[in-house]
Amino acid sequence: MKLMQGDCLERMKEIESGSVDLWMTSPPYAKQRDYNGAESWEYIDFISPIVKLAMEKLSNGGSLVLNIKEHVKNGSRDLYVMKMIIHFVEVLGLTFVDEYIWVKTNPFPTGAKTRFKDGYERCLHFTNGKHNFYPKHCLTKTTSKWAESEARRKNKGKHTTTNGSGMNMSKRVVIDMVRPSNVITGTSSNKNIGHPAVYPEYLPEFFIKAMTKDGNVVGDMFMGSGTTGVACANLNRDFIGIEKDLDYFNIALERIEKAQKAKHEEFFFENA
Amino acid sequence: MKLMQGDCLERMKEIESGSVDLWMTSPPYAKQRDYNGAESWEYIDFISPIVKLAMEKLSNGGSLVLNIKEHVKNGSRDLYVMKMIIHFVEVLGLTFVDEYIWVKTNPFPTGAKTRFKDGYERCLHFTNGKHNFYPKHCLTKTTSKWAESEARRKNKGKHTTTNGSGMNMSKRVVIDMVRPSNVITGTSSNKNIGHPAVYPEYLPEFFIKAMTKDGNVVGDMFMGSGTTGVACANLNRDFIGIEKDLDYFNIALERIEKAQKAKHEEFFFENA
DNA sequence: CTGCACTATGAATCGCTAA
DNA sequence: GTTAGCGATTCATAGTGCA
Repeated sequence: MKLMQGDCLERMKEIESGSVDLWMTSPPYAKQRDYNGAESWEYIDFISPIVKLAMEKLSNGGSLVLNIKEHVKNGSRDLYVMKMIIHFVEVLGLTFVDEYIWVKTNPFPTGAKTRFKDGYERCLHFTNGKHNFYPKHCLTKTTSKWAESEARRKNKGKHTTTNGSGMNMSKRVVIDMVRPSNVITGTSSNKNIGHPAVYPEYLPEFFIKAMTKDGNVVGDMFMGSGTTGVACANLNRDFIGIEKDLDYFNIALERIEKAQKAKHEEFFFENA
Repeated sequence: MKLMQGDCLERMKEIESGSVDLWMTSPPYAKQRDYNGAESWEYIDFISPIVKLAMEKLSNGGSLVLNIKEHVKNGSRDLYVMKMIIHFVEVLGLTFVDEYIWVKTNPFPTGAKTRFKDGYERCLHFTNGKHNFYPKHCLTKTTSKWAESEARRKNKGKHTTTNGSGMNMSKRVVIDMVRPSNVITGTSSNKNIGHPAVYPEYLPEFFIKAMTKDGNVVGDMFMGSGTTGVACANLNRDFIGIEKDLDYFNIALERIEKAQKAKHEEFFFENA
């Protein structure tokens, strides 16, 4: 664990090239409320050098995941996030692996007369060309009754199902733990921990599990209140966090230390 | 109801300007399957004149909703959908109201070694500047116990909740039906009705309810097997459908007539 | 220890009015 | 014109306290 206070563009230079296995961060969105954000028309100029440098620090097979969502301006969703993605691919030469959707079960209510509540945010996954991927770290229990009933049929030697496209499914391995999709669902954080833009722990946890293994190094150059670091402590990953604001830095330090201590206590308890 | 067989760019010319209240369609995706598919780099050239003409046929307050999802090419999500959105806004001058996410509860499993299942598609909402919007057509039952306890508090004159941004919630009408978000969840269609790209009926129904009222005109210039028309029959909206392929056209004709007949029978039954 | 009451709050959006 | 400020509208969830 290494926490650095200061401007991320400066402090990232101190990180050894090829040493970070995953950058997992939620950069400041363009001009939201009154905290630290570039205007949307200058956002690419703000974020590009940071992402460029981050990609240089990535290990072979490393990934960058950005949690972001554009706001509404004059009745229209802003286009700066899409422009940023195109810029990363066509100018910086990154590979845009996928866009994951974080669906919030408790979006902020709105009385807007022209639109519904905004119920999701984007998680954008970039690499330098290829990436380590561990889907088995992320298996979830199936919600379908198919696997369940099929398992029963198989026990009776009646495993002969074909699917709707006429494919023979008889050789398919029946499991109740299946690979998740690129949609992650859960509650939005509503805890006040001194930072206006926290994401819930399960969000970085999902990507850390999918893209790294035990002992790997995860970085967050916009650490904020340190949620990515807390997730790393829980998952036994090493963490490098950078935060400019001293108040947020101290909050992050405290939260991550607490999570590490809890993890150690759990370790000693389990091995007592 | 008006079904036209032929090229949409030609047949759309016959439609009276300002007469369509909602275009709801799922255009052929770039380089998907092998029907009518433009390469992604020429997709904007293919779709732009169609969208431009469609916007001219729109009534004052009308909307255009496109259901689309980009594919993976060389390990990277294609950028043509984002480029298309930017083109529509910055070249055609459309208003990009919002991107709705259709989350599939049963995404097609994948054996891809570098990614998870693709569990969602986009629904892109464009207008000529402003649009009719009827959120009350779309209210859903609340999943929380909040409304219940809040109603009790209100009876005691203690309805004093404020929200996190310091806004006064005390005048809020407490109801158990609430506004949905821009995330629509449901199963992917698995009915094989002779067309490779069907969307489930609840998808057009959601947008038809949100953006039109009884008796309004809904159009679909890529009618396919006619799901939009079926939704219109169910919801008492007038429908204009265009389809090039004669086989699909006939399937659509049959499905829509059947839906209309069922609706009429329901009508006569209810009024017997 | 469970249940209910009550409080706090999260990256919100729109329209009007005043400067 | 243009922007800045303020009011109106709108849920779901977690935490605390008390019976």
